[in-house]
Amino acid sequence: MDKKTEQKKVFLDIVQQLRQLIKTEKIQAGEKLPSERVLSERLGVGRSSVREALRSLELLGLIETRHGGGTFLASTQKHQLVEILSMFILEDEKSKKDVELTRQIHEKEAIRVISCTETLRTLPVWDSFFVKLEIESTINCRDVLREIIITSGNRLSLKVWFQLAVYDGDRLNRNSTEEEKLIIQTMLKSMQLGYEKEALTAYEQWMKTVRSN
Amino acid sequence: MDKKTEQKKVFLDIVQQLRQLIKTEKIQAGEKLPSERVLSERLGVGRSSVREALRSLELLGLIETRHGGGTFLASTQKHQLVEILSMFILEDEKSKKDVELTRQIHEKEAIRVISCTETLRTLPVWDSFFVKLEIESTINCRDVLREIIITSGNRLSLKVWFQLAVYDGDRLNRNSTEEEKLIIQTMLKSMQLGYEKEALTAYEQWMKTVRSN
DNA sequence: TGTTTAAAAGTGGCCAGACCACTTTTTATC
DNA sequence: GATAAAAAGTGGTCTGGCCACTTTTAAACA
Repeated sequence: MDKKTEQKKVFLDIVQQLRQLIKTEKIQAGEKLPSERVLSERLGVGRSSVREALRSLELLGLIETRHGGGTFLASTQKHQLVEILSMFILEDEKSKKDVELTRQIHEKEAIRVISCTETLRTLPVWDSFFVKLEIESTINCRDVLREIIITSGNRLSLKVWFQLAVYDGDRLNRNSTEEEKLIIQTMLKSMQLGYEKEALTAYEQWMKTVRSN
Repeated sequence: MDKKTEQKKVFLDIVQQLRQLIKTEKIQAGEKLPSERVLSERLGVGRSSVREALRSLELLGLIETRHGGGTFLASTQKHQLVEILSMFILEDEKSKKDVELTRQIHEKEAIRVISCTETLRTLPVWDSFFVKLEIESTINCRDVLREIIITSGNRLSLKVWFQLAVYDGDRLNRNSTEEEKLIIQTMLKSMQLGYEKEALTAYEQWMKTVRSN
């Protein structure tokens, strides 16, 4: 009948029950989960089975454990989707490309949304980037993209993007080159003015230079 | 020194070593891994630690275990990373609107990609939809969208989409109305001819009717 | 010899208990 | 009230056991 209790493997069942537990007890990110021994008793299973479930979630970055301290629900930013992906799956070029493309799907959509929304494209934050570029003459690429995604207002999209951005971390989390600086300025300016097409063209150009580096 | 051996937790270390093992011994998808007891001995750790690592990889769908049979390397198609993560990420996502928008981001991009790619937009599968629409006069909405995402060729995007589609499954997994039928036909036709803009316009129109239902 | 059947070995699933290292809480002392 | 020591709590790991299931091997049979 019940799919939950139909599970063959105890540890998979525990993963489900933990999810349920987090939901019903409204455990927030950073908060503590019951100890392994307590879970073992409450769920009526052996501690080793509880550990198998917890370790699985830990590998994903869904929970954090502190030796002697306890087990804690991790913040969304710490999920390790791409970390694990790259470890086992991203060996082939096709998968790497897919991650990059998927990330860019979200970035492009955010640019579209902002360009088309008066209240978003006229936000003072964009000007602050120009100021920063004038003063320091450079800017962190990842910061620009993140701000764009955040501003677009889709929190789920942001979460997905965060995960994917980890993979390209090295390529994105760095200061812009002289060449990029101009492109980024063009992109932001176009976006501010609501020129969607131009902003996207500049974006594509930017990503092209990123790839070539 | 070595990051691999610097690992604090044995089970994480084992995950790494398993990856190494698979690589060096060239274990292909579907092939058998050493037994838990053998791994335990070879790696010089307890069996419970080996199990914690194996169960972690099993949750991700990276390996498959058969009771009494052994542990096998899973095929690339079966990875469940996105599924598991979405289970936790989507759970605390308050806004259903975000889920819908994010799903549509992937759909729109797929339409763009197909429209711009000769080999994709001329695929016979699109004609088959027209045939089906003529014969049965209706079609499953979800099937159309799924085919579009699949055809776009981004496997990761497909996985993300699939998870998101589960959430408004009821609204999508149904037969098209008379009104929708025309819109879908327009959309597909535009796509086939490479008219990206028209295809997207039709798509937006379609989603509008979906929302109003 | 070839087939079928039964035993044995191999393997994952799960549990109980133990010990260690580390952290948090409590208690005793100053 | 502050500090230090003891106790309790908690994760980290290992050992060994038993069960259920699968695969292999050996035995019996035709």
